Amino acid sequence: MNLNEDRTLPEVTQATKPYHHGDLWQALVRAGIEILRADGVHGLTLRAVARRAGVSHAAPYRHFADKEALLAAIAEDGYHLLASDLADLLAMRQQTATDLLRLAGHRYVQFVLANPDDVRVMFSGMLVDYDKYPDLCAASNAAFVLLVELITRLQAEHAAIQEDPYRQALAAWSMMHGLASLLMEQSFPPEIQAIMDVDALIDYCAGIVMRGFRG
Amino acid sequence: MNLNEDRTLPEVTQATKPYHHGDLWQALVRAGIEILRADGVHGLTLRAVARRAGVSHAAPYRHFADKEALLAAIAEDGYHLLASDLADLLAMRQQTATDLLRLAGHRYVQFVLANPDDVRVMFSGMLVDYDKYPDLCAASNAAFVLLVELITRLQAEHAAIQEDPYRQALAAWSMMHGLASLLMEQSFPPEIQAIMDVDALIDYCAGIVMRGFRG
DNA sequence: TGTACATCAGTGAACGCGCGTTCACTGATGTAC
DNA sequence: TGTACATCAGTGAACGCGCGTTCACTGATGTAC
Repeated sequence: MNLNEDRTLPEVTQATKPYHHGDLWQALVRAGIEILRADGVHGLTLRAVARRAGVSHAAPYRHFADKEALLAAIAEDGYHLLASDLADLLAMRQQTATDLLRLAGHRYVQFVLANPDDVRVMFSGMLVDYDKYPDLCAASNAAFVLLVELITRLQAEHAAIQEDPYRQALAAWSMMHGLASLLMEQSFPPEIQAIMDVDALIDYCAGIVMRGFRG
Repeated sequence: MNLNEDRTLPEVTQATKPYHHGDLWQALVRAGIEILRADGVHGLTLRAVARRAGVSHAAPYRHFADKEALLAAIAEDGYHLLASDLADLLAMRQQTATDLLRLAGHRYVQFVLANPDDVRVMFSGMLVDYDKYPDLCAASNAAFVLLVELITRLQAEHAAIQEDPYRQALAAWSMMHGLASLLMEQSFPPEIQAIMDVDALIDYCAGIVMRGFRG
């Protein structure tokens, strides 16, 4: 599965629509993601999600305790995407870990820039209280574990000094997350952002991190 | 002025309260910041701000076009704080630029952790559309310029290679912003976050950036 | 195989909510003469 | 110095809004006998 894969569902026409949906849970999550990408966080209301899934606005309550629970499911989906993307990278055995880490950075930042509102749902403590959703934490951790594995491989290739790989993972993630966030929210001065080559900047930051790992 | 300075105003009692406020603009911004710190973004409604400033809920419209304009003013205040804090650092001439940059990192992250909702207002594109508030952009840029000056000094001390200081500033900010954001939203795996020494982690990340700057 | 019944998914009307915002107003202030 | 008037800050009642959520319901499904 790829971070930029298109996963829209075929719309259910009025004629084919049965009383029982079959997999409304999934459909609601998908509908939520689609609304997020089309209209952003502000457009993401439970009623809009139900509408898009072709179901009454009370139906989601059969599957989610409240709106936050749906947001949590959407965020969880985002982490699964990140994780499976990282897993794909790790499966590319012919590449050096250095190249893979750089590539992971590019994909991460580009995912954030392409789907800013997914990321807001995932990373904004305003919207979802992680403590209430252990599955969400697990999904997040699963992605992190893969990053740690990548770092471990970097160490095995002697491209990073042998030290706590978790710490290195935190630093690498911080760098790319900060870069992605500041780009996404256009926090950099506009005249700089205007002339900036995003890919070159990602490479530059990845380079700094990797030089830092070499001790 | 310090990043952690207490700036609460003395409350205006009913007896002393005149019909005209004097400086309601400022009072509303202060009230907004106080609410932000006490109740978070969710508690920050125009009506609550007016209430706290001791004024009718329609009064703010004499000074702000709408709620977003107040948020923009609050965000702007945040950047002024960051900028004056950086300016203080730059005035400490007896310290090396290396130490100053490390110190700036610590202060930045600690400000974010101490005032998460200030930061959400400043950096969440969900809340304020920067394009509509040139003063806000200017305040943000002013802080960034000071960071660039710090980087330039780092180069002068040969602690960083001579290259585009803006790029280095973007990278340094990204690292610290990412670290601060992920810590603030508790995005790191809980069992790691639990045993983590935040200050040591900030030092570690600052070290990586600075090693990266040395080429 | 057929019937009775429990179970559960989805419906649609209804509610309450506090919010942002508007509006006609009133009170205070300052300035021109 | 005193008066008339324009200006502007703050008031309080009112509105509309779409939202999240609840509830009594109905339709479909599967299982026990």
